[in-house]
Amino acid sequence: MARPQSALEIVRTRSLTSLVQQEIERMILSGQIKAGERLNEQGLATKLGVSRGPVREATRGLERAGLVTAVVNHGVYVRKVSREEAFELYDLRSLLTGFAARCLAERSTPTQRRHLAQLVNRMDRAARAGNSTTYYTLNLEFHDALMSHAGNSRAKQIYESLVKETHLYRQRSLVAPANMRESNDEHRAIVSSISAGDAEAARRAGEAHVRGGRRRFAATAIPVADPIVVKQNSSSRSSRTSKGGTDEPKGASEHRRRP
Amino acid sequence: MARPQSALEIVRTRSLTSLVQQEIERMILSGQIKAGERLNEQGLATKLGVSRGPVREATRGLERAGLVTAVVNHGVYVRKVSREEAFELYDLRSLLTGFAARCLAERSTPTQRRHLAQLVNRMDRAARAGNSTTYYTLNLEFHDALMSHAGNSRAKQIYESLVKETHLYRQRSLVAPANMRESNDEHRAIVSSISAGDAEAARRAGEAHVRGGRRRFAATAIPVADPIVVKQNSSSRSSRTSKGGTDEPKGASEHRRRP
DNA sequence: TGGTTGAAAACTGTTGACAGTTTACAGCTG
DNA sequence: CAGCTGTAAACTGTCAACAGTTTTCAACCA
Repeated sequence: MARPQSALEIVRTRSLTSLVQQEIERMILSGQIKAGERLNEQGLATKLGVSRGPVREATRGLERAGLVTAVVNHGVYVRKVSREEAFELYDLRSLLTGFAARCLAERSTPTQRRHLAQLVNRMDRAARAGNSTTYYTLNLEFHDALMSHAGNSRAKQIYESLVKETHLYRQRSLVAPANMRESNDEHRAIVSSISAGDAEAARRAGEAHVRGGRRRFAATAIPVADPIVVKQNSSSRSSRTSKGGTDEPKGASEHRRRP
Repeated sequence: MARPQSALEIVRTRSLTSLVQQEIERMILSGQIKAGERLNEQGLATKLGVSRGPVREATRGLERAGLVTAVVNHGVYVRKVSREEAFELYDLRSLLTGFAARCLAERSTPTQRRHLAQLVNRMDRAARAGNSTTYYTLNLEFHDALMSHAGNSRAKQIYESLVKETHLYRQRSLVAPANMRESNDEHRAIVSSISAGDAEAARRAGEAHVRGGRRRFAATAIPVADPIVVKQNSSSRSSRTSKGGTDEPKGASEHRRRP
C-alpha cells in the first residue's frame, strides 16, 4: 500500500510529531500564520500530508512553549503578545544576556573570546556597509554564541524561547543604520568587559545592550491590532455575532449554559 | 436540543489532555515515577481511564517543559537531572529571584510589601519552633509571592518551571533548623531592601539567597545514581545485555539495523 | 425588516485499530 | 555451558472513524 509521498520527507531519526512541530513553529514565526489566528487541525494535517494525531501532539508542545493557546472545543490560537508582554520579554532577555556576559567574564576560553570579538568586527563591517540583513544574521549569531559559551544550557534554551515569543509581537524589524552602530558599540562593550574579566561590568553591559534594544524597539514598534476587547456578557448565543476581525480565543474558563 | 441540566455533569473547562498532563506531572514530581524511568503509554492510559491519545499529547507538553525526554520508538523517559544541571538551575533561580527583588524595590505596593514581611515573620516563628514542614510551605509561598508581585508573568512561569526541574534531581530535602534561621535572615534582608527601595541591594540579596540555597543544597545532596555511563558501541545487538539498573534512554539519533 | 430559530456543516475531543519496531525468551549450535 | 539466533510478545507511531460541540446559514415570525 504505497502511501502518497508527503510534503515532509520522512526521516526516521525523528518522529513525525517533532517535524510537524518544527514546521508549524516555522509557519508561525515566519508570519505565515498570523498572531491571533486559529490553527485548523484538519487543514494543517492534509497540508503536511499527515493525520491529525501528530498535529495535535505538536500543538500541545507549542502550547507549553507559549507560542499558542488552546481553548477547549474551539481550537488552538497563535498567541497574541501584547506590548506589555513584549516589554516583559525584553526585560528577561536583558537579564539573561547580562547573566551570560557575567559568566563569560568569570570563566571563558581564549577561543570563545576570539569568536565573540570576531563577530563584533564582522558586524562592524556590515554596519559600515549599511548591510542590515547581514547585520541581523550576525547579531543573532553573536547572541547565540554569548549564550552558548556561557555554559548554562537551560539559560540558552530559555533565551531562545524568549526570542521566539518576541517575534510574535511583530515581524522582525530590520535595524536602521544608526541603530546598527549604536547596537554594535554595546556589543563591543560587552566583549571588552568579558576580556577584562570584569564580571560586574560585563553584566551591566549585557543588560544595558538588550535594554537598548528594548528602547529602540519601543521607539519604532506599533501594535498591529487594536488591543481593546469588549467584555463578553454570558447571554445565550452571544457569540454568534462575532463576525469581523481576527478571531480571538474566547474566554477559556467561561462556562456558557442555556437558560 | 435541551441536554439534561445535570448538576453532576463533568465540568468541561479543561481537556482530558491537560488533566492527564497535570496528573503525570504530579506523579513525576512526587517521586511516584522515578527519574530515568520510562513512561508506559498503555499502562498510564488504562490507569487514568483514558485512551493513549491524550497521554501522548500530555507527554509532548511535558517534553517541552523539560520534565521528560522522548526517544523515537523507545518511549519517553523521566529526565535525569545531573548534579551540574542542578547547579545550573540554581544559578537561574538565583538570577530570577534577584530580578524580582529588584523589580519590587523599584515598584511595589504597600500591600505587597506587607504580605512579604508577614510571611517572613511567620517563617521566623516556624523556624523558632523547629517546624520544618511549615517552614517549607511558607518558603514556597514567599518565593511565589516574590515572583507574582514582581509583575513579570513570564518570569514567574519560568521560575516555577525551574523549581519543578530541580525536584527531578532529588526529592525535597527538609531544611535543618540552623539552615532555616540562616535562610530566613536572607529573606528578611530581601524584604528590607525592597522596603528601602534600594534596587541594587535587593537584587544582590535575592541572588545571594538562592545562592545560599544552592550552597546548602550542595553540602547535603548526594547524587542517587552513579552518573557515570559507559560509552555505547554501535555493534549489532549490543544493547541486548542491558539488564540491571534503571533503564536509560538509548542514543536517540542512533540507527541500529541488522546485518 | 430585524431578530430568532432550527438544522446542516465544520471542527475538535477521544477512541480503537493497524503497521512497524524493539525487547524478551526459548531454542540451537559450537 | 556460553554465545548466538529466530520467533513471539510488548510497545510505540500513525491513522481513520465516531461522538459531541460550535459555527454557519437559510427559513421563519413578530
